Amino acid sequence: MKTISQPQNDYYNATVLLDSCMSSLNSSNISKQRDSHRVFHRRDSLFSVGDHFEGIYVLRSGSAKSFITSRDGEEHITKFYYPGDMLGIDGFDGYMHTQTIRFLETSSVCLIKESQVSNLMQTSADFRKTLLQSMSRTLASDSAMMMCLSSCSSEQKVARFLLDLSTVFSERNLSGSEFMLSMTRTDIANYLGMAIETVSRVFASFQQRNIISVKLRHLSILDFTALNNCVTIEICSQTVEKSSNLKKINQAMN
Amino acid sequence: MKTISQPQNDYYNATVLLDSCMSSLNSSNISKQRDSHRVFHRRDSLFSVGDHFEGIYVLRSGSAKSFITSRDGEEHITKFYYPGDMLGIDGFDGYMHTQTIRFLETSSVCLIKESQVSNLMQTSADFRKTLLQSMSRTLASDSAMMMCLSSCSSEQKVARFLLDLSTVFSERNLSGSEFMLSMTRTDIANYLGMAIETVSRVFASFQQRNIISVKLRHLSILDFTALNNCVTIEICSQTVEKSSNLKKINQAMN
DNA sequence: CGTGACATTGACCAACTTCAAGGTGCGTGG
DNA sequence: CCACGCACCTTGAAGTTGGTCAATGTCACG
Repeated sequence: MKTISQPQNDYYNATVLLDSCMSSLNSSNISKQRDSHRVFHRRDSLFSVGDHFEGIYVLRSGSAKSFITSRDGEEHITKFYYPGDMLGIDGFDGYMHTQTIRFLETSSVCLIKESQVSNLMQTSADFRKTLLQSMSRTLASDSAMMMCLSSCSSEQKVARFLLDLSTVFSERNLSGSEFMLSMTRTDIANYLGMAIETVSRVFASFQQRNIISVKLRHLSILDFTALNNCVTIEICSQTVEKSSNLKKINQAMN
Repeated sequence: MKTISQPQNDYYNATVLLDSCMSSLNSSNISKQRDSHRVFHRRDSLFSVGDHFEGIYVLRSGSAKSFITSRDGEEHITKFYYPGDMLGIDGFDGYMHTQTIRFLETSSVCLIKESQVSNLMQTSADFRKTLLQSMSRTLASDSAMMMCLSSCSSEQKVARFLLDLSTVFSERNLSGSEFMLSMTRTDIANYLGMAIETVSRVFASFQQRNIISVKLRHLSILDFTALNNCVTIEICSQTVEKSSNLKKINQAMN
């Protein structure tokens, strides 16, 4: 149980990104690299809105969330992070962070200092490519998220969320069908733009339909096909078919 | 009327970004610069999902929208663009575009070829800074948009949208209180994740309350304070105060 | 064993969508 | 220049989804 509960801890994901960073760092300055590793705990912040941009961080283990704060002090989670992800790329505008990064569990990060970033951008085509790629990819996933937020039903949102998580873990050579949710229901609800009760209800509904099995933070996906259908077609709530049939009947009668 | 109807046409916005691009381009290769200018018309696409990444475009005049396409063919508008904006920064991941850019009116763009982008990233600290800044800024505005989509009421969404547009035009030395909407109601609804009818109703409501004046594409903001209040506090629909009073009364009675 | 944080469940209601019908403005072709 | 058609926009009525409120349940930790 303990191994599953923190599957991403102490796991070092050798993504292209990290490889590139590391090899570049190794060749340029191997001693600095070690200094820049740091460990954080649940609820710790890596940086907060308005903090000066120190550089880019790569998440080595654990997980984190980023959120922005509205004028009236409300927080909104914009993304969850897993090992291999880059943290802090929001800081290039005015060398100030617009988001806060907070850890969801014990985690470690590796800092690539701003000066190093600058150097690498000049000297390493690989690094340049990797950084721009990472930012482009984030832009793309933001767009997908916006689409989801604005046009998906609650069930579709949750289904997408679970499938995305599954992909995250698969890509990191962990089980994509059984994993721990390192975030609370409140976090999920906030991220997906719905009420916490609705998250709970959708989980319950999926579970009842044998699509998932969920007990607090522990989640298993039992039926990927159903989840996928849920995202693409609108068969989530079975009422849809019924109601569209009803409409046809009504039309036929009038 | 005609001058107002296309305020951004033939207008060259000398933003930091464009300055930097242009000066760099001038110094490197002045002849290519002229070649790379191109004019498009309403409904033309600059590039589509899956197209090969040719480079970064700077919008010189006109306006455009970007949208992504979901698996089931539905489109979702992710952003509107105005003179000085960079187009195509979604293409660094795999040198392929994940979005389509389509013009809303006659517009012209200037291309910075991929090879030039690469060169400039190495040689020009200004360009590097400008590009990363632009991407970071886009990330920040995406986050704000997600927050808006997930937690704002319809009225708040429209209020934000209008205030954002107002800022866009002000920054370009155009009137921030009277401008043309170059997008259709359908586009607005799609962008804000609401039904076109709701957009219409909110416009009608704002107009009735003397907050805006809107006739088809022509829009005037009459009361910025009201719009701002709408975004921050929840005074949009006046029912809120009443209902919270009711709650207090109910609580007092029980 | 008690406390607090987190999660679930049910009942009710409001905001928003959907459906349907009609209005407005613009361009094109007669 | 008018009239037709089309695209776009508006408005009202009815129906749903999902939010809010309130109560209860469960787990972890001291």
